[in-house]
Amino acid sequence: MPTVRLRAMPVDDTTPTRLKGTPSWLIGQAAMHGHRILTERFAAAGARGYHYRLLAALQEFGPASQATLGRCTAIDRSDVVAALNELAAKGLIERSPDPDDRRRNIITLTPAGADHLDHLTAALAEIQDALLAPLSAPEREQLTHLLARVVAHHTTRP
Amino acid sequence: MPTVRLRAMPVDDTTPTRLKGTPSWLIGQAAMHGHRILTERFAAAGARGYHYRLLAALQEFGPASQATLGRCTAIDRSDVVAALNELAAKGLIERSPDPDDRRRNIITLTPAGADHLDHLTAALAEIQDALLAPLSAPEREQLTHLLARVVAHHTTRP
DNA sequence: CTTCCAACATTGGTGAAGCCAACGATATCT
DNA sequence: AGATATCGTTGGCTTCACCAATGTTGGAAG
Repeated sequence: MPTVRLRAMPVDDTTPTRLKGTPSWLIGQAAMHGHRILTERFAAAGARGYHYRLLAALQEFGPASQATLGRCTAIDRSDVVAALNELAAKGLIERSPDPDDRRRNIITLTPAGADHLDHLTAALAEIQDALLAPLSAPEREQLTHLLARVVAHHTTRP
Repeated sequence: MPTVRLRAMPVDDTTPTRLKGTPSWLIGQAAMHGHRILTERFAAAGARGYHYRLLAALQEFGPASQATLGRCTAIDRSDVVAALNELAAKGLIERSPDPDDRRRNIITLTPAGADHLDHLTAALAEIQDALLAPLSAPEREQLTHLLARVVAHHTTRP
């Protein structure tokens, strides 16, 4: 009684069509690759995603409280604490109490922090290029514009 | 001696321009919102991302081993184990030893699993719509196409 | 002035997701 | 037969997002 071998096995590395067409899957996959590239590249510089976000905010807006930093970098207050601890341990930022409001800490970017930020900014440029390698310049701008609208739609809702 | 109040404080919810222009940030933020919507919507159906991926693969390709499932859904073998445990506990899949290769398990989609997949597929369609709400139909296709090229570039490298 | 509420920094914990190392059992190749 | 590879499983690690509780402080209402 010979058994009929029905080979219904998926060919390896074949993504189900149910998935590979959905935007949320594509965005998620693209973000995954971007995150992986960024993590590796930043790890080589002794940093991680949160660090860059915070340093960039400090460089652009100047000294700020932790709560404010958390709001404009979209990082939870509790996670801001941990990230700033790490940055402070490396001398990249300084934490000093606000004399005008003793609940707040004033976070200041140190010169070393500014240097480190420049370093990370250069790395980030390479990361963009690696991530969007197959896209031409106008295509990259197109993608950026479309994504910006999507993100704006979901962040603008108080 | 009046103190000059230098207001260098960031306006809340203002994203640093260093970030809001970079594609990796935008992709990451878009993915975050998409992931949040998907997680909430799927949680209401008692599922999570991994479950849909696995069920979809099983529905499209038929019964398969865990390693194969992991490869074509981009889920680590060890995570496949946990996710399949959860699916099996709900009777959505069945795990049986492969008689031809006793290292393998053959994972089969049960009728209940197929029903659940249909339910999740409907939910996923709503998720796409919620995520890409501000975009027109041709714009969504444009975005999908651009992302597909980016993802393909990073997944195609043996 | 007191009372009450809101904001702040901090601690601690939860969960999804991705990744890696190791192990025993089994298949396959040499 | 022995070396090598695959498979399922366990356990652990990291990033990231989020939430609850606490004590301190500011500011507004009574």
